[in-house]
Amino acid sequence: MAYDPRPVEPVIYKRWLDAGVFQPRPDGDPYVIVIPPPNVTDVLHVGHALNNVIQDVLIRFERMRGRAAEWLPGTDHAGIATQNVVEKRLAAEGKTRFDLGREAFVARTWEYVRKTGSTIIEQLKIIGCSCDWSRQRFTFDPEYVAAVREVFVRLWDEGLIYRGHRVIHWCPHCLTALSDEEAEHHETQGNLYHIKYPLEDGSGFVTVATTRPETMFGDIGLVFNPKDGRYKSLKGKRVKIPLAGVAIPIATDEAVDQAFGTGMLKVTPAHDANDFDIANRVWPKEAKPLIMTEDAKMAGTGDAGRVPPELQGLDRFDARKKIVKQLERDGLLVNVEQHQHSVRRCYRCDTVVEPRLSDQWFVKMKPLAEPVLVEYRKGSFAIIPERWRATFENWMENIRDWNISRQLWWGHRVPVFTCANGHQWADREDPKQCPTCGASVEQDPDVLDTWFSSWLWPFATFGWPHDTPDLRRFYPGHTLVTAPEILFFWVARMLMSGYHYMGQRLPFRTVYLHGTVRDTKHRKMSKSLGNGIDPLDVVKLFGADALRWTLIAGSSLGADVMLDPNDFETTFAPGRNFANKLWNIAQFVLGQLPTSVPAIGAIDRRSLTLADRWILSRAQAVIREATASLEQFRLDEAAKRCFEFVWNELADWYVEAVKPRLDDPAAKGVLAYCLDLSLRLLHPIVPFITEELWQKLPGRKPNELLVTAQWPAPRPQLDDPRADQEFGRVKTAIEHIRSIRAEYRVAPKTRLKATIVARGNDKATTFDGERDTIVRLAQLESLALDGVPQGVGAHAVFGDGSEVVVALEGVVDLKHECRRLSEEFERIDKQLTSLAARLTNDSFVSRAPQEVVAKEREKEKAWRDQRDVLAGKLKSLGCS
RNA sequence: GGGCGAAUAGCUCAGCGGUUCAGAGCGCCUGCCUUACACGCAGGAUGUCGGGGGUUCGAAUCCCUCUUCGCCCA
Repeated sequence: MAYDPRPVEPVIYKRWLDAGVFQPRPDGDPYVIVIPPPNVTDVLHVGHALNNVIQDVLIRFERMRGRAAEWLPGTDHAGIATQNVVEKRLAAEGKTRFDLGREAFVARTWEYVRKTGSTIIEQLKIIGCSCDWSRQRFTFDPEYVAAVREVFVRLWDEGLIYRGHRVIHWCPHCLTALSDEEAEHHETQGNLYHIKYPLEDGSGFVTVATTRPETMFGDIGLVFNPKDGRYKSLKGKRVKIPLAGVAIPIATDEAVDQAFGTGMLKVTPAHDANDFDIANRVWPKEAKPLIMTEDAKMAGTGDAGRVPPELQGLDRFDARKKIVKQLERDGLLVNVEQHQHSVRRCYRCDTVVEPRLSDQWFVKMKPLAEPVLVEYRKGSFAIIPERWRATFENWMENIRDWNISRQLWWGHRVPVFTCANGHQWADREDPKQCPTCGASVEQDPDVLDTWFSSWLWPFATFGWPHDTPDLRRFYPGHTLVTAPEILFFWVARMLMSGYHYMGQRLPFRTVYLHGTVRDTKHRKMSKSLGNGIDPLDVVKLFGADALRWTLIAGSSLGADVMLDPNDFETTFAPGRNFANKLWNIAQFVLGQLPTSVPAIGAIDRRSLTLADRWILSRAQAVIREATASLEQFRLDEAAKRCFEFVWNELADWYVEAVKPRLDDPAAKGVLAYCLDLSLRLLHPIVPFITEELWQKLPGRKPNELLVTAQWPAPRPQLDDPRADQEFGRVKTAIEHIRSIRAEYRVAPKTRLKATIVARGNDKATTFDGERDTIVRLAQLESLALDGVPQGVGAHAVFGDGSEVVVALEGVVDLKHECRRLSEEFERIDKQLTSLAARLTNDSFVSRAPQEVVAKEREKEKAWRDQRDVLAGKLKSLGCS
């Protein structure tokens, strides 16, 4: 019967919740993960699923290892994203936020957040996340708001916050400034327009190349490189801005790249950050005209004198088209060149960002970044995979000041106050009047960048700035699991704030950057492309465990995960199939177990068969290997190793071998031990099915749960290399016989006689102990282990010369058998030749490590035996 | 323009100096309803490990270079 996860999973999750096992145990070393808080408006997508399942595996692993596991969940108020969502809903009612006014808009947003904010949290529960829900936080909780304000005031007092007048990234749709990180680069096929600027004295033209002709009304001059001989005579002359007629000077500046365009650069200081710098060097006193409105329309007032009336009010891109037409009409457009360049877009709404001169609050980042970089180089924390080192160091070394003000309404309000007499300060409280002069005060209208609150997440969530028990216990944390996209946005900044405010203690020891979920065309899954996978659909079809299995087993450290949104069956079958296998093997084992079975330590070793000793030895290996893989964050390796144990070792061989001995208490004990062990090892990855099955194991106490059960420890006394080896030979014998059966198309029900001739390292006793196993699994009538095989048969030769012969009177085709054996002979002979060549090569024997040479020698002996046996066979069969 | 990474079976990926190491899952082929499992069992086929050069006794594995693709930063 197939496993159906649907009735199982919700019941199990509720049981965990009721037992309160997701809260950290009161004793024990803490192990802390803080969740990357999803946006409060988010619904779970498969990227979240990957991120959170990885965290869940780690936290469940450490919980079972006895640590006080604290996985702190929560959500982020997500300034721009949330404001956009609410504005969109308002737009559906035909309203804008300005119709409501600030206060009502914020109230409306709160209402929305209260209603829908727990959506993603509930979804995390469905996929099995074992977060400590009792400590769930929101970046807009009152305590959190206070922490954000505290940090701002302290930075202000330390002189690390300043008002900057410069060109920033402006989103004309969101109507706010963005940080460098929030304005993402996109390679774009654009045009480079070559435009003639007429010289004021009528003596000709200067050609300037630009990608944004509409900015020319903001030009305050042209510059060329002083080394550029082409334009020497033009220095000091003036040109007129086309279509506007405003005269501007020509000067020189070192920063101009002679090779770009015509080598003559138009300087638009209010709409280009580079131009702003140049202007400050060349014409420091010149005004910097803004020629666009906040929503990126050509300005109609203010500096409008420069924008021709027919262009005023036009959107920047429409204006560009119209300007190009007009230039063409006037003979001022030299040519238009195709031009590949990088255009920045808003990371929340994808609108092309308009560089814009404005006043914003900035944080000086160098003093915060430098010590963290030092710590990184000392190894105080690690970023894995290690290849991110260069990227991280490069960003930290060249860190730029952080624009933290946003012209939004949904966010932490900037706590800067200005009085009527111009006194300005940052305040923890809302002051009624100026503390200096008593005048009335006004608060800065802007809010803070969302990341200015989330960068405090590892300690503000535990009560900072108060010295709380939680803060003392859970800071610093241990592992941060996130996507590389927010390495700079969030991770780097958390490291800085943690170091700065928590007494030079970094917030975590390991940053684990996982991959991105992509579709079969390697495109990132996204709503707009419609190539996403809803994890909840997967859960409905195959269960959370299957989803988790696919995500964990399918992604090696830091690598992207490819999933096919159009073929759930293929994509998630491995997880479903494995769950089913686990379920069925457990059904079988549980069916054999009485209410109590002997503990593994209580079984007399002498009552164990070779198969018993073999599986117990394999069990020790899987414990060690799975544990080591999890410790190294190789979750996929752990998953695959457990899979291999359960399916290929336990189910395929041990269970089959043990079937006739099911009334043997030792066998029951071994089965129970192996099943229990498998469930424990797999629990972090597939928690639901393992808990469900574990509950059915005999000897369970009423309130005992796998989620808090102990992680298995290896029992060295069960290691048995000899059993590994010997049972390996038994398996090989069975495989050889099965192979022969298939090759000669022997009907499955037909029972055959076989003989094994043990040679080399094998002893007949090896096979004798598992004689019944061989007979059953190879469908034999009888198995002889002594003497010489009789009659016509098919042959197979083991690696070191042992031999199995299957009697196939009347079936075996001598020619066929000769071909089989001589192919095998050729293969071995060829390998032996190259091996012999190596061993007679002086430089190999003298330079290669002794162990390697010794191993090769041994191999040579075994292969030689194997070859000789094959040669003898060929001879005796009369093959030519 | 600078940096990082990837290129291995039809697909998704492991392996990252020692040659029964060319692997796994899915897919494919041939048999099987063998009383836990057809979401299964048994047996198979499939790759000059992107091209070229080099280091080494030995290279899918290290170095250089080229090609293609992806990511980050300017």
